[in-house]
Amino acid sequence: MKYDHKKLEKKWRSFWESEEVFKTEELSDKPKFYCLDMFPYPSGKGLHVGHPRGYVATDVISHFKRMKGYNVLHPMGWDAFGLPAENYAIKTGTHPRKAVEKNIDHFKEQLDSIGLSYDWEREINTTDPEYFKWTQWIFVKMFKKGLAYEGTLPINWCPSCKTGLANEEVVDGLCERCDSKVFKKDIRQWVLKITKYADRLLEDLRDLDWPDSIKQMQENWIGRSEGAKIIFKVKEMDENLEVFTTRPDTIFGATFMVVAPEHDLVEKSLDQGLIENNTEVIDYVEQSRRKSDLERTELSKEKTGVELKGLSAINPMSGEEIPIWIADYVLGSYGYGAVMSVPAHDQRDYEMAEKYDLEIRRVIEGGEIPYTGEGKMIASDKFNGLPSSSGREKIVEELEKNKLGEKTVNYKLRDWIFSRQRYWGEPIPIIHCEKCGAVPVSEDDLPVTLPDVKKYEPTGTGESPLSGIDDWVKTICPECGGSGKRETNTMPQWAGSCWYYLRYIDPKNDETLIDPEKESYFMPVDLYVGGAEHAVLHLLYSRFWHKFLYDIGVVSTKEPFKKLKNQGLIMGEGGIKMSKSKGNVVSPDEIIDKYGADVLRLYEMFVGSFEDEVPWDEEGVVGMRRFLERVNSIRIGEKEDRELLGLLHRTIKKVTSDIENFKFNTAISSLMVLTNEMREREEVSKDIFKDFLKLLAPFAPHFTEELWSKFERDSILNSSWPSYDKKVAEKNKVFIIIQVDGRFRDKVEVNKGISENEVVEIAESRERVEKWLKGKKIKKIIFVEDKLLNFVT
RNA sequence: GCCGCGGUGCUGGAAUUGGUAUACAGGGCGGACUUAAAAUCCGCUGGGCGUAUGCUCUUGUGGGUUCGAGUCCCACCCGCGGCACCA
Repeated sequence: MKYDHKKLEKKWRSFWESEEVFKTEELSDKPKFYCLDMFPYPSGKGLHVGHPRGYVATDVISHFKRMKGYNVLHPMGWDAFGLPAENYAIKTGTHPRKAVEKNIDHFKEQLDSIGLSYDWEREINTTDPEYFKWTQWIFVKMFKKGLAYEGTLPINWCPSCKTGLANEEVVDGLCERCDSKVFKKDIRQWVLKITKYADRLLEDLRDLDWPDSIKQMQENWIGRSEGAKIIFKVKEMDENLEVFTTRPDTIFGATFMVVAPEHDLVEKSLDQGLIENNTEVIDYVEQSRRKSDLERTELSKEKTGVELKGLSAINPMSGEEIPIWIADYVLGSYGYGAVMSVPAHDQRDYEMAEKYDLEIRRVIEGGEIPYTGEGKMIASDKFNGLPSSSGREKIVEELEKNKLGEKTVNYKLRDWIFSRQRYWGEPIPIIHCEKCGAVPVSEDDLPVTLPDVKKYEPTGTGESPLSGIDDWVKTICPECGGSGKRETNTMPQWAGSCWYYLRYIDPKNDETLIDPEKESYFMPVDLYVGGAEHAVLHLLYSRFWHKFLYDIGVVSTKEPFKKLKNQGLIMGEGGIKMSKSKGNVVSPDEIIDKYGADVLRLYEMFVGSFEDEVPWDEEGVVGMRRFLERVNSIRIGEKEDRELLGLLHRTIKKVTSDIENFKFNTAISSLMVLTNEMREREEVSKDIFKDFLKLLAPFAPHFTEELWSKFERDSILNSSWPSYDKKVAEKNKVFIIIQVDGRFRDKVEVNKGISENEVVEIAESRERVEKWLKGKKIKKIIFVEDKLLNFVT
C-alpha cells in the first residue's frame, strides 16, 4: 500500500517540534546517555549521502536509549572556522561569517529533513564569540601553566595555504588540505606542549572502548621508546655530543657518529674553523635544507652524507676515537638529532657504512649482518659473554656512574604547532609588550574578536592578514598599561573542536565554561561516532585538552569519549570515492524527495557492516521502500497467535542486541523476516503489531508514528522499548540435524530437551539415515542437545 | 619494510562464535493482473550429474587439527587502511 512520505514526514516533524519530544532534561533522576556525532564543517557543498550514515546510527541509538528510559543528550553544532570559508571570502569578497551562516542554514535544513532528533536548543558554533571566548580562555589557562609557548622553529610550511601546519596535518610530505609539497621554514610560532602529556595520553588509551586500529595509530604516533642518552665527547672541542639509543649494548660496535644537518655542532665547528672540508659541508647542509619533507623521504633509498673532517668523537666506554658524519637520514627533531652508528646491528647505519666504506664491527652474536636481534655480546671488553638484554642494563649503569649517560625515554610525538598565519580563526589572546613580553589578555576582556578586514589574502610573509589592521593591533598592555601589540596569528582549525562536547552540556553559560554539576551528570560522552580520518588529529588533540581541563578542575573525567565507533565511507557507484570532479555525488535530498527520509535511514543502516566501506546503490534503496509498503499492508485484528508471538520475542531479543552492537543491518533483516511472516497471516493481533512498530521506530520514525497514531495519541518515541520474554521466545520444538560421519543426512523435528537415546532411536528408524548406516559399525555418537546428532563409523 | 583489517553467489552482505554455508535485500528468469507498460503479487535463482526422491563439489590457494572448519593452527597469494630513515 502506497503512502505519501512527503505529507507524512512533514506532519510528524512538526509534531515532534511542538511536543518537544527530543528535548534533553537539564538534570534528571534518570540515567543519562550522551550520544555524540563528530560535528561537521558546514561546507558550501552541503551534505552528500555519506555524511548521514553516522548521524542516522547515533539517531537510532538515541531513540533506542530514550525508549529504554535514559535521559539522552544528542546535540549538533558547527565546526566553522577554517580555510574553505576564508578561501571563499578571498574569491568572492563575502565575509566568511556570511558564508558560514548561509551554509549552516542549508546543513540544518538537510539534517532536519532526515528526521534527526537533535535538541537544537543546544546548538553551538565554534565561530560564535560567545563560544570562542572559552576556547581563548583555555588558551590563556594553558599559557599561565607554561603549556603554551612562543618560539622560532623550523615548521611545516604550506606554500599554497601560506601558513604553517602541525605535524599531524602533513600527510606523506604533503599538505593535508591542498596536497602541496610542504617545506621547512623558520617562523615565530605558538606551540602547545602536548609532549608533556605523552605518557598519560598513552596510558589512558588502554581503558577506552575504542577501535583497536585507532588506539594503535595513536600509540604509534606518540611513539614511546625506552633507551638511553649517551654522551660522546668531541675531542677537538669542549662539546658533548649527546645521542639516544635503544641499544646501549651495541656501543662497542659504534664505528662512527652521525649528526643531522641542522645539528648545532655543524655550525659551531664551522665557526671555530675546525672543519677541513668546509665547502663540502656547507653545500650538503644547504642542499638538505632546500629539500621538501617529501623529497627527503623519497630519496630515502640511498643514504647520503659528508664527513666532518677534522672532528672526532670519543666512545665513553672504550675510549676509542671515531669519525663524525652529517647525513640527513638522521632527523634533527628526534632524540638529540644525533646517533652513534652501529653498522653491524642497524639497517640504516649498515647502508651508510657500505656506501662510504666505513668499518663494520660485529659485537652481538647472531644472524647475518646487519643483525638487529638479541644475542651474546662479543668484542665488548668486560661485557663479553653477557646476553644483550642484561648487558644493556650493565652498560647504562656504568655510564651513569661516570655521568656519561642515563636511562631515558623518547617520543615521536612533537609539540603542537598551534598558530596559523590566516584570518578566519580564533585570535590568539596574547598582547606583546616591549617591557613585559608576551602577556595574556585578561580573562574579563575575553573574547578577543576578529576585526573586519578588507582583504583576506594571506600575506605569505609569515604574518597573518590581521597584522595590517593597525586599530586592532595597537592596544594597551594589561600588565604595565604601556603600549602593546596584539598577537596576529590565529588558532588552527582544530582548536574549537577540542572541547565542544563540553559546551553542549551547558551551551549558554556566560559565567563559566561549564557548570560543574551538569558536567558531572553528563560526562563522559558515552558514545562518539565519526570518521576514522581524525585518528591522530582531533581525537588526540581533544584528549590532550581534556586532560588539561581535568588538571585545572574544569572536568571530572580523565577521558572525554568512553566509546568510539568509526563509520565506513559510502563510496560512489562502482566503489570509487564520491567527489564533485567525478560527478558521482549523491545528495540525500534527491533520495528523500523520491523515497522519503525513512527509506534513506533504513538503507543507510542496511547496506552493510557499519564500520565497512560500501558502495552506494540506488537499486538497493527501492527494497527499503518496498519493505515499508509491505508493513503498511498488514491486516490488523485481534487473533492470538502463539507461533507469531514467539517470533516477535525472538525478534525483540535480536533487534535489541543488534542495536547495542552496531549491527543495524541484521536488526533490519530480522524485522523483515518478521514482516514476511506477518504478511502470510490473515490478520495480526494489535499487540504484536504495536511491539513490532516500536522495534522499527528508531529506524523509521515518521512512518511508524503514522501507523502508531491509529492506536495511541502520544509519540511512539515516548513509548517504552518492548521487553523480551524468554519463555515466550523459546520454541518447544526444535530441528535436530542428523549426520553420518559429519555429513548432513537428515533433520528431525522433536520436543525441546529430548535425550540422546531418544534421538538415536528416532534417527536410526529414518530411512535416509539407515541407508548410510547399513553395514557399518558405529564407533561413536556425538550429541549436541537440541542441535545435532552425529554417527561416527 | 613494519603494524592493523579483510577475501563467502551475478551484486550489497548473513552465519547463534566449531554444528544444515549463502539469512535479508538487490538484480535476473518465469508466471498472474493489464489493451500495453510501470507498480504490485506468486514461483525459481551457487556449480556439476539427474525427469526426479537425490548424489556430489563449493567460503582466495595449499596443508593441518577435529566426529565435524567460512569459523581454530601453519605457510602462501591478493586487496584495503595506517606508519615509515623515530636510532
